[in-house]
Amino acid sequence: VSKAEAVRAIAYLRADGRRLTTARRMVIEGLAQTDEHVTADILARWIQHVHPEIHLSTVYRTLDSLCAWGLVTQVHQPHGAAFFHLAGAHEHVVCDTCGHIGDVPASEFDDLVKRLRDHYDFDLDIRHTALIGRCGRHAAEEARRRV
Amino acid sequence: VSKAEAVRAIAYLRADGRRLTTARRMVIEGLAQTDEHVTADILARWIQHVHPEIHLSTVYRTLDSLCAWGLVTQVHQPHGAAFFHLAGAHEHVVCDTCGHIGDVPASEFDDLVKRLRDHYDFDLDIRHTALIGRCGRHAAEEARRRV
DNA sequence: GTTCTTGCAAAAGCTTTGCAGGAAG
DNA sequence: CTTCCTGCAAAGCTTTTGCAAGAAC
Repeated sequence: VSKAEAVRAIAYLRADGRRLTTARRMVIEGLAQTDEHVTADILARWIQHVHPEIHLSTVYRTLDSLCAWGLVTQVHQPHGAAFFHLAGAHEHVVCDTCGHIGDVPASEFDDLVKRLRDHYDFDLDIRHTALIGRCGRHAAEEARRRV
Repeated sequence: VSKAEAVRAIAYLRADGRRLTTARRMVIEGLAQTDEHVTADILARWIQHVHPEIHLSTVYRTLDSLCAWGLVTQVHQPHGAAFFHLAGAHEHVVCDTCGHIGDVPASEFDDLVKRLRDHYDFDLDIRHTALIGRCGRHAAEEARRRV
């Protein structure tokens, strides 16, 4: 993720007539810099290196707004905090054992989305939730797990 | 879900050499009776009609154990409490607007599971997370949502 | 100047944990 | 009688909210 995406996101903000505040600028820059999979807490800490006055609750509120405006995507995880990233075209798979987060292109889900829409009248928003499973390294352990 | 599934789950328990306690029996029966999509809290309340001494934390611990033993599936939701059901062969889709929970046969996900395994070295456990999106009734509102 | 945001503190919601007493086998 | 499970109380963690002060336009 590059600086360019931050610039683009900020441009969108202005184009939509939103106010550009320090918190919003920092959140966007933080998401652009800290390589993607960031929780609100980590993001707040990162921002506070430079702007100690920016509160965690402000970060939450800012992330909410940016999500509502389509600039940021929130990904919920079953265990622990949600993570956020600048809106893009990939989905997430999370290893339930080690927490490793992998990226999968959105196109892999096109079939599924279409089938759910056609047969189950459901409009799947796959980006909103991380998919859980086991990465290659831990898939084997799953078999032995029922102890 | 029928009484038969409860009997089967209890039999499994004994066969595995686990102890059959009141809490475990009630949790299994509760899941078999209360028609599927139950949170720990609701389950505890249901149980407490008959056994007021059974504590919510016991219900959580019991559900944890039953999940670990493969008898129960926990489904995490982005907003609000996880729900539980006796292990079965379908997945869940949840409307982000109205909370409606729909069931989708597991077979719909076979392709996806196979592709993730083959190309991304990831062993997807689709049952562990509810898929988020919009039901037919609310899909239209999604378009107008960016305000 | 008006409206939208923020900082702070407090609370909410769901879930987990420590410990000592108690039940299951 | 030994091991595992439970009740209770308390805390944990993430997230939300009310309100008055402050910033953006």
